[in-house]
Amino acid sequence: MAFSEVVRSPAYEQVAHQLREAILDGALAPGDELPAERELCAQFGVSRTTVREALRALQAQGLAVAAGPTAPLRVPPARDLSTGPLRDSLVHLLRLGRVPLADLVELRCALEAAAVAAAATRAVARPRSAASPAVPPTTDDAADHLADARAALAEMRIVGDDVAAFEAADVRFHVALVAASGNEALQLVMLAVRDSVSAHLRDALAALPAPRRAIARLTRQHEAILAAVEAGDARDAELLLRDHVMGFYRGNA
Amino acid sequence: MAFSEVVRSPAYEQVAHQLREAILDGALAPGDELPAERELCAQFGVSRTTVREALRALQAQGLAVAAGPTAPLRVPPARDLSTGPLRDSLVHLLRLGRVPLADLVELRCALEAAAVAAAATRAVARPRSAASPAVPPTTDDAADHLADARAALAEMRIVGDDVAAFEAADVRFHVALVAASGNEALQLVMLAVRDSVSAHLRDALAALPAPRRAIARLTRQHEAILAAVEAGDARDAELLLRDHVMGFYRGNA
DNA sequence: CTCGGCCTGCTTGTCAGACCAACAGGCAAG
DNA sequence: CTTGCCTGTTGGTCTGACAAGCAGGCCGAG
Repeated sequence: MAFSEVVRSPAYEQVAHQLREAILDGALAPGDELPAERELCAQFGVSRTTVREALRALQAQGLAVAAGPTAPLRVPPARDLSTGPLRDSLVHLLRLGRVPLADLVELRCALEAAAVAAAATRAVARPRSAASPAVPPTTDDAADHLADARAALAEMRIVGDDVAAFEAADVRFHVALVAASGNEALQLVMLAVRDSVSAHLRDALAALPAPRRAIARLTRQHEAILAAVEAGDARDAELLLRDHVMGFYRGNA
Repeated sequence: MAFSEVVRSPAYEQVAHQLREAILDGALAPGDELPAERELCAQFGVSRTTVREALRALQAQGLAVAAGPTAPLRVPPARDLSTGPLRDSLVHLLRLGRVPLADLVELRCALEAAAVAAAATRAVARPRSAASPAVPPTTDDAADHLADARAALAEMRIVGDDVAAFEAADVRFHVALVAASGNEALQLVMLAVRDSVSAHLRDALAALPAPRRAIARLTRQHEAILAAVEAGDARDAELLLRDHVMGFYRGNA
């Protein structure tokens, strides 16, 4: 016969587990405040030390954030999880040499390519949010995001050789593009991946020998991508985006 | 003039930060034991409470693991970082974001399509791990993973109408396929996404009216995909995989 | 000589109680 | 109405303590 290993989990872990499940199941919605520490002590029947250790674990995972010095912890919106802990995990893997930068770039490429393809399909399916009146007017309409992308593009044309300003506009452009896909999951994962490689991107941009020319070239590529998306040409948009991302990575790294 | 906001970080955060940096910089190598709690108290000049909260945070991020009930924490090997916290982060993100199933499926599709395309390219680039003798014989060679996929495929052919067995083989097949891409990042994200949809997949499989026929059809699709990958036909492999995943999703949901 | 048992000193896990600083809200004086 | 204070509550930190588990050495019985 086979014996199963005895498992002993510390109290703080059980407390953390219960709180985590409550948050993930929606019993504690984003924006909600967690009960005060002393309150949790009473509910779980443990000391404050234990509760605090559990809270630190939740905090490290990004499932609870400190609202202020004396305010109770709050449940963050899902978006903060991608720019917070998920990005951190990727950065840790990068720094420890577990995953090479090239793999992350390839991942980003795949994600964003899928996003622009979806955005293109969506853009042509209902050009001006008119097709389905049954759906309430969602705030994140594809048209809005494409307008955002256009605005970012306009910014790029006037930044001259200010690489910092260009990079800010570049971020806005890519984020808007992915948002236009309407796929929340894609967007969240993409944000994290992009964030984790952004440090390298920044260095590459700063080291450009001829910023003005490079910026002009990148801006033209952006224009082409956006045009393809707006025209509903998924295949073209995907290819252009792949060229754009991989070209930049190869040319500078 | 502009004043910058005063930033106050708690002691436990500073302790966690220093330890984190030490680990990421390699000052504490994987496998090493962290100093005992009381030792850290002395070095940082804080109380054990503070040190313990910092350690819980590190633990939650996967940068330290408990070796035993009374043993000091250890720095985990890098591979545990990938399978643990990154996956948790992704699962949390997707659960908390209330991402619709369709979005997840689309995401999985994009990831896996990129993976098989890369695997196909790689398979034809060095068919039998001969091209680059400079590289030490990596244990996770593409050929090994493709062999794994073939083994899983063989299993599928003999499961009959045992959907549970088929699903196990299906998981092995897809995991092996993505592993063959050689892109660790892709693999990690893909595993987490698959985890998030696996419950739905299981239900869909269990509810099949004619399991035997469906299993046969799915197995044939798998065969076609693997054949395309082995032939180095990236484009074909990608299209076949998209059909496979989306077809199953649409047909059952 | 070997082996089981015991004792000691370490570690983590947990607790209770206390203090401080910072914030929020009510309240009174101007 | 504004200003300033006072107080209750919260998180952040410390202290000291105890239990439980593990590793190592020591010792006596066989």
